[in-house]
Amino acid sequence: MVGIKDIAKAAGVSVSTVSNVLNGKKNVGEETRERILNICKEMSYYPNTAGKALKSGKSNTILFNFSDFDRSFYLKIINGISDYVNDNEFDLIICTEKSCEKYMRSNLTGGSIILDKKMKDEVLIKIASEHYPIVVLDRVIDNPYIKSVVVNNYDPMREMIQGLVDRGYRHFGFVGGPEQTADNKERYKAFRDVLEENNISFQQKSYFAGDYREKSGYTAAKILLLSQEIPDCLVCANDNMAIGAMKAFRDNGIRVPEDIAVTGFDNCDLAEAMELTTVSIPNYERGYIAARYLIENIRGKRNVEPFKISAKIKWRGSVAVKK
Amino acid sequence: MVGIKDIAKAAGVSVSTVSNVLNGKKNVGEETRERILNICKEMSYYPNTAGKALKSGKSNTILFNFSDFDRSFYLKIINGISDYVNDNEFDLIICTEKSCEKYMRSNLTGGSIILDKKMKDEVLIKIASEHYPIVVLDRVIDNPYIKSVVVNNYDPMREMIQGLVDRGYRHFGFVGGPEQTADNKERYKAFRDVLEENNISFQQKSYFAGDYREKSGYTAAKILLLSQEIPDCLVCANDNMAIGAMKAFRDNGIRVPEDIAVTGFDNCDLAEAMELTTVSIPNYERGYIAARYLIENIRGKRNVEPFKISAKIKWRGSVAVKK
DNA sequence: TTGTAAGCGTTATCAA
DNA sequence: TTGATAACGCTTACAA
Repeated sequence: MVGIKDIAKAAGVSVSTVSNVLNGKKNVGEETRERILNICKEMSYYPNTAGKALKSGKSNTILFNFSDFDRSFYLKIINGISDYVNDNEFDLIICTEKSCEKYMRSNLTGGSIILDKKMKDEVLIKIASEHYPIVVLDRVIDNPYIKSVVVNNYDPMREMIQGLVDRGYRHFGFVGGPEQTADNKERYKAFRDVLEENNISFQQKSYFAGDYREKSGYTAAKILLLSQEIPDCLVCANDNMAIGAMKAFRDNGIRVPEDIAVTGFDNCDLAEAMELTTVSIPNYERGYIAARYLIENIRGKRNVEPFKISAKIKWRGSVAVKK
Repeated sequence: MVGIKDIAKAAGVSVSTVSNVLNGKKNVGEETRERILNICKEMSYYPNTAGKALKSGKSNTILFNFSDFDRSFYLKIINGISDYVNDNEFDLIICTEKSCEKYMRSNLTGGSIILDKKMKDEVLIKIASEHYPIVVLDRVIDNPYIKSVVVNNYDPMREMIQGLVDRGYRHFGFVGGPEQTADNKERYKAFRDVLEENNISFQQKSYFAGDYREKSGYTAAKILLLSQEIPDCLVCANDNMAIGAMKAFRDNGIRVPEDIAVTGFDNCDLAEAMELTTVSIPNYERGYIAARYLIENIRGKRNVEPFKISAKIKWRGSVAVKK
């Protein structure tokens, strides 16, 4: 591996001069600088990240953490992060929960964007309290080094449920996500609030606990079909489960929306193709904004007010106007 | 940041003893080992990756590189890589082309899996020749440190085209991907070969150059619709473009497959929902296998024979039997 | 079984 | 404008 020493030797100067050139210090003669840069190119020199990180304790790399490979919209979040990071001369590395803490704790990264729920609040708070900037997605943590970027789930969910009521739906089923997650709670609360405001009753037996995966939606729908009377609308806490439910209905000869309407949340790629009514989350923007706040925080512009992103309803064929 | 020194001080031993414990060396007393491990936990010590990499020159981290955020099946490749890597006590980091060379050249990573075509062959060969193990996906590079894992495009494409001919199709259009990529070349060659074998003529005006993105398929189909006579089957070099084409047809009142059949390649999530006939690539397995070869190569079991993965045809509603 | 000390590639301080 | 040198956190001979 060619290092700074090799360059120094080839150029007939000291390592510190090479280092100064590479870091854009102005205390180097023009002629020397040129010569050194040329030699670096010729010998295809790349600064060793490990040595750099070790000595300087700083890093222009940020870390993004996620672990769920089923949700293709995560790629859009990454896309947004990547674009902002590139525009700001930072590097981006991505890792799963398994190695996340390791990379946060070594000084290879200057900050992290955390999506995976498996990274526990307490761990993040501990790391953040050592002045390590963190942005968390989809949850709120109260700490002077942690910024939260969350989607406003409540308002669009309210609006969608009210829209369903306005279209004549009265008997609802609900397929929930992992119960402890903040977004699932918000979505469910909005659902219950609107029903209550409209004096529509909801029984616990119409609630199905899922895990945000397609399979759990499929299962929920199958169970639903076993009951005496099926609701006229099945509200799902995300798209994957809604799609699973739609497949179960299709496999059992139940028509959507004639026999039962279905709604989701996320607006994933499949939602459009399957004509699923859902709430569209601006994922690219989410990633972009998260990266922006993180890099601003790394640069010392402390800002940890939770940021709420708004989402929009997409009315599609999986819901009709009930006669 | 708590380092090995702090642990040593707290335990009343030397740093080397701590290091030996952390690296599982057996030259440490049982009592000492226990005590040190406890202190590490209490003080939530994490070894500094930079220091470690710098000194040892080795790394149990591998790098995966990709840059195209439109293709959601990439997540499945990552999933396969991630699973194999976790099972083998390695770490995985992912980065885009922008910072890829940097992470390959510092000794933070022990090897790389390269997907992005923007990483040039010459660059990879140069890095590999410094004994850095590399696995490339979707291309073949002849170098003793580079393993190629490629999909067999030719055979299933042949089979699919022959299947179309057998179903009565005679007038074909073709939407190609980026012309220099090996997989596009193979797919197109299989297409032409089968037509020739069946004495079916193909004119250059029926070839449309795309870029594997949905939009280019949409555009190709729009252009196609301007011509005098449209073919009875449009073969696309990947699913995204096929889906774009299907949308263009739908938007213009052209029925699939009654007016024109469409085929793709990849079997992405949307393909199933849209009833697109396509070739299914086992992406999870691709990632898993790539990771396996990479880690074996890192461990010294040199093996650089190109590996071909086979793919299967999925006949779906976008193709009918022509009367 | 444990400790001492050198050195990995880099940056930063200070002297020349 | 340049160079010598210490230090970052860790591993590894080798000495005790």
